[in-house]
Amino acid sequence: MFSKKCEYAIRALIFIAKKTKKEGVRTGVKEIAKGIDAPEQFVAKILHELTTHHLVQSLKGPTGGFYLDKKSFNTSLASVVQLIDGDDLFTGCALGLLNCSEKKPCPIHNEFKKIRKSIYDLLQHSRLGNLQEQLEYKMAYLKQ
Amino acid sequence: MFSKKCEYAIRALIFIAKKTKKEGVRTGVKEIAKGIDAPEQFVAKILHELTTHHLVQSLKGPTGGFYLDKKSFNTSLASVVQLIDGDDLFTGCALGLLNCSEKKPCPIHNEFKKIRKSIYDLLQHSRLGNLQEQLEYKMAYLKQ
DNA sequence: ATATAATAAGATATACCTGTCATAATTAGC
DNA sequence: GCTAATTATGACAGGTATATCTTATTATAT
Repeated sequence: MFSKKCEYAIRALIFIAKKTKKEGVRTGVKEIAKGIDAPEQFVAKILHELTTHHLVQSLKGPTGGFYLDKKSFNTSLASVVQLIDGDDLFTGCALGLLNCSEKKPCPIHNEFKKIRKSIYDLLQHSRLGNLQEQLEYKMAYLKQ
Repeated sequence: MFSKKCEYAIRALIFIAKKTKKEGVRTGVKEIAKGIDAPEQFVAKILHELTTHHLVQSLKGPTGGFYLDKKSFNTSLASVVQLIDGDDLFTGCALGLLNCSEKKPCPIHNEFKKIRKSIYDLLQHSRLGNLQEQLEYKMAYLKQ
């Protein structure tokens, strides 16, 4: 459904959300990569991209690292997916037709419209600040 | 959502379904590729794979080509997706966790369970013989 | 100011997906 | 049997996603 890059991005952000909220500290790439069981350098690249687009905040130097400001806690997964994977998942045709539309629908156009909408709604309502809570109370995990 | 390969497979099968049912003839790779606007050689490869797994029938030589037997008309899109892309779409974790489960769920496990189920149900109920009808009555299209 | 810890960034490697090319095998019709 | 048409098959090429390596840059603590 999502690219690896996007999966790592989401897991990293939720991890950072937990660290920021629960421990009030900034967390580095090494700790994040370990915490979500993902390749360190790749995560670094992704975090950099997220930082550039202000989905996460960073500070260099000793005691530096990544954290979330108040606004970022409210970031929806939809924003993350849209940034990393584009909005093909929300708008693209299931059968890959470029101009699939109401007027010229593919054979499963109408059915998939509903599914795409439910995916979008779910991602739109999932916000980092809320997802983090599940981690805090050990109701969910980011690695095995 | 699906790989290109899978998109082409589905479009090709629906195209063949229409040809077989409406015109009662076998149709060749060239005609299929043109009819669904996809690369010819790639489609040939895919059709061969589908033939091997009996999702479509083929005959070599002049007047040969691809067609569907009675059983194949009942093939569901779920079978096609499962064959080409595997069942990761139906069972895999949205965040890429290998052992995401009821006991150790990822933060969006429960929500995505519903979406995966609705995708599976849709694909399970979509059968080549039915989808073909939409094409016949110009209610749907396979290319632009 | 200096050392240190961390991010920033570009180059490079690897694997898989997508697509092409060339050739073989099979079948129908004459 | 011969020819033409068609699928079957394997080798290969290109691109994109994934991942790593190396070096530069920045900011903090002392």
